[in-house]
Amino acid sequence: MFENQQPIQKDKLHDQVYDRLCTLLREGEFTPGQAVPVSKVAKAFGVSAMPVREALTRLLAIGVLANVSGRSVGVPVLGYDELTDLRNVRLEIESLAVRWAVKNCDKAFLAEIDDLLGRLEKTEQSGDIAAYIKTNYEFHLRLYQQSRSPVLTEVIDTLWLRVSPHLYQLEKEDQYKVSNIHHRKIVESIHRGDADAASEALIADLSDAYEVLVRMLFQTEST
Amino acid sequence: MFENQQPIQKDKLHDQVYDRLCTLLREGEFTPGQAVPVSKVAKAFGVSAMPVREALTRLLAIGVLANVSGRSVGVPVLGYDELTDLRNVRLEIESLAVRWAVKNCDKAFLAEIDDLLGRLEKTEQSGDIAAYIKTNYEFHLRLYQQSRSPVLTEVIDTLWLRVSPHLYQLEKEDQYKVSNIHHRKIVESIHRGDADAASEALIADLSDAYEVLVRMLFQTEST
DNA sequence: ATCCTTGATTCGTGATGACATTCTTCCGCT
DNA sequence: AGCGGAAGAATGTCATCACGAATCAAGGAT
Repeated sequence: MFENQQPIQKDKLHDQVYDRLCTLLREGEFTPGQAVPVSKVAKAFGVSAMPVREALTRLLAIGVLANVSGRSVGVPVLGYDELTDLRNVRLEIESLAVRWAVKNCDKAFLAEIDDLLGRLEKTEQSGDIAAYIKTNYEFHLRLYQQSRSPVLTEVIDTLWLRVSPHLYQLEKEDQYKVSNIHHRKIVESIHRGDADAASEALIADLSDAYEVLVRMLFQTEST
Repeated sequence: MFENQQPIQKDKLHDQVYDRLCTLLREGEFTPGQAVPVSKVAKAFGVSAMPVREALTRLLAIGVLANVSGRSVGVPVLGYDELTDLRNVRLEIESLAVRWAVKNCDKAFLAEIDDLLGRLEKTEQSGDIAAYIKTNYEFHLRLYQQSRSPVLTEVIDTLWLRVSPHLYQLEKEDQYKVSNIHHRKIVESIHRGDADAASEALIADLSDAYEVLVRMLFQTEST
């Protein structure tokens, strides 16, 4: 007993700042291209500049933030090539995770994923976009965690953090309504143990969101 | 002209520290489990604690370093499960990158990869292990860069940084001699445009190294 | 009216210092 | 001799500050 206990990590200040920034990123509170100054965040969170600096450094390290203007960091503005690259990689890696998840499928997982799907459909009807975004993230994350690969899950999580600020702009569209069709297909495929169908449905889910996003971002520029 | 010019990034102090730490990691200068104190690095590099702290934070963020004892950070000691997880993910992601690279194959790439293979075989004969490790990294990196996916290349690069400190322990074995057989097979497959064969050879390359490493690390524990 | 220049402000980088926690060592107890 | 605790050293965390670079704004020149 107690051989494999990790030492308890106290929540350092910079960890809390990091988590809050991640939440804000997932909720689309950051406009791409807009600077995120240390002092503003520090003031808003009621902490000194130091832990904020550390949190921003971490987000910078995993590619979520980038230099946007000489000295300032912020969510980078993604061009068409970068968005497409992100999509291509996500398609491969996330569909891989789903295939692994189907292999590791068990009863507890099925129950949880059913519950999450139910909550997704509930939030869809209520029209609460923020809740839908949050639940959608939980749904996908739970899916990938079932791959039982911490490395893969972590990679995917950072990729999500990179696209979230941009994907959030889909809120004005009705993308989330068609998205649940794919979600249902994913869950059904998992119940049947059909890894190929599940990854197909996931790919359709990601691709649809990508299509809408690209159309929204670049339809005016091409004219 | 000059529309798409990125602002020139001066080499900040923490960037230089980060690069040097990465090099040291790839050269196996860090023993897993051993603490890497800020003050020691700062003194060794002749800088203050601040830039070192920032560099370590970045390495911590991408999972290369981890908490090893309450307060200290260092290269984490990897158990069998973690090594296997890393291998599984690397197998999938790196073979994917190679398949993409074959698709994007061009003359300049072929010339460069031929040159790198030649240098690999030269360093193999000279027995200069440090040079072999370095060239091996360049060979693989160049391979993955041809996937023309910055996201994928970056993911792979951090994965390499995570395993490098452990893989370096293979220096005492003669692993690098059989490794070049796989390298040659990879290059030949690329020349033929055979993506499947190339990824197969890459998988064999990674798997062999993994096998030797696992045997070395865990042969005594299982008795 | 537009562009350039210049001063003021903002902000990031790196340095230093105070404080709390952890690690280490050594001494005393059993 | 082995174990446990306490004092000292070492180290990470966070705050604050000095400095320089970048941004912004206002005023002057064309």
